[in-house]
Amino acid sequence: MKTVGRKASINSQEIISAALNLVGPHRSISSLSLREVTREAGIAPNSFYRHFKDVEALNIAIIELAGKHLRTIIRDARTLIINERSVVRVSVECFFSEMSKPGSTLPILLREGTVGSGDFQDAIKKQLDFFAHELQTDLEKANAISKRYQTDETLVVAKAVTQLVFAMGGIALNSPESDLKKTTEETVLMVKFILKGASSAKTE
Amino acid sequence: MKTVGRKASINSQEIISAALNLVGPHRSISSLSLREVTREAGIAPNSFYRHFKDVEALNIAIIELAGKHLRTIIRDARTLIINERSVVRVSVECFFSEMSKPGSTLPILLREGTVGSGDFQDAIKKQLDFFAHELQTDLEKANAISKRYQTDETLVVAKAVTQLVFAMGGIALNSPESDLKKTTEETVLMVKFILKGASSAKTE
DNA sequence: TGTACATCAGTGAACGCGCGTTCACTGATGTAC
DNA sequence: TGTACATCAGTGAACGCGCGTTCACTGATGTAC
Repeated sequence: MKTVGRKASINSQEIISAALNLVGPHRSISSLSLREVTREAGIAPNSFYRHFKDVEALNIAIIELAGKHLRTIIRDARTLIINERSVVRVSVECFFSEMSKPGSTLPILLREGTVGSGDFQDAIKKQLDFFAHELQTDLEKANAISKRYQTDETLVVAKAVTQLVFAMGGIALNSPESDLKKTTEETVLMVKFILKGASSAKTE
Repeated sequence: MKTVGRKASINSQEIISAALNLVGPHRSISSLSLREVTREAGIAPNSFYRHFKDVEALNIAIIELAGKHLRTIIRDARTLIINERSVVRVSVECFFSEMSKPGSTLPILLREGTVGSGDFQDAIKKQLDFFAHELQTDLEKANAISKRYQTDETLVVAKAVTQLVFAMGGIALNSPESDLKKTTEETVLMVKFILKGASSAKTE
């Protein structure tokens, strides 16, 4: 695997970092221009094409990075959970606190779902579906221990929780940080309602 | 109220209509350019300024129009409800079918929440809050008849339902129309879970 | 009724700007001999 | 080791484009007398 030719002075990872520097509360990735990104990265505009096919490709790479981030959070949350009483509380708090850390890529997933087109939207949808699927797995494990939910309903429950947590996360991002705690509590309550409602519905 | 000077050949309402013609599944209002809108409206770009201060002002006017639309839907749904068994089903179905009609302004509220900045986001938030507040009122009326929810929880319940319905609505908009029925059913179920969960939690 | 006038919606032309993309280049690097 | 060469990341300059905004204008309309 020897390289030939001039050594790369910048790689696509660094371009991604530059793009991430630019997104913020009121700036979505899909609104970044190629020239802005290259300016931030310290390269000439046309150098961009050495690393990505076009801006769309960069956006999708970023979404997938955020997806990876999401996966590690879920994994961490799960290891935390095994020793805890309230699964919901721990998970939601973990999600919200991780999301609020400066430099977190999670906000991107929460904010960009409705913009952009085609491949980009698909990439986001994929990440949400992954989250919901993981949740469904957890619910079914719980179900195996003590039957709580109708088997054909676990996916709907998982989807509901996913949508709600992401929506509330989006709200928290647009609110002053002082509301974070309150929004977290509300979300915990909401998720508990859903789980409670789904499990009590079964016994009817 | 006599007018003086040249008669207007176009009014701001027609400019709004032109803008609405341009938004679609993959086009958000906030991404419309002034020149696109005036082209669609059949006027010169600079004529725009006779009617709106700037593009932001147009966007906000559109959001408020969509808000009005939302209000009439809620009113209609309520009159339907009084004779119906399943409040949740009727409301959700009403919302989803209204949203799917061609030319509906509701999709705008579902799609634009996370983009744009400042005044624009505030305008959207206002509409969502209105929806949640209406819902809370309904819940409290129900509570007055038969005590189901903790009084301090009705707002959280209303918010949860609002976020969920809007999120699922957004999903339905990005899905093929053949999934509409399925998504509607899922949403009905989700909302029932929340209400059930909230009311059973009270009895604990 | 006729005429001079004020109002003001709409316009044509122009501005400077940032954009995405292309082209032929340069020059650092590793390879072959 | 030295030299000629192929590779290829990064570049400077230029392109044509659509954008928001401005300016001085035009000409239809209603008003005053």
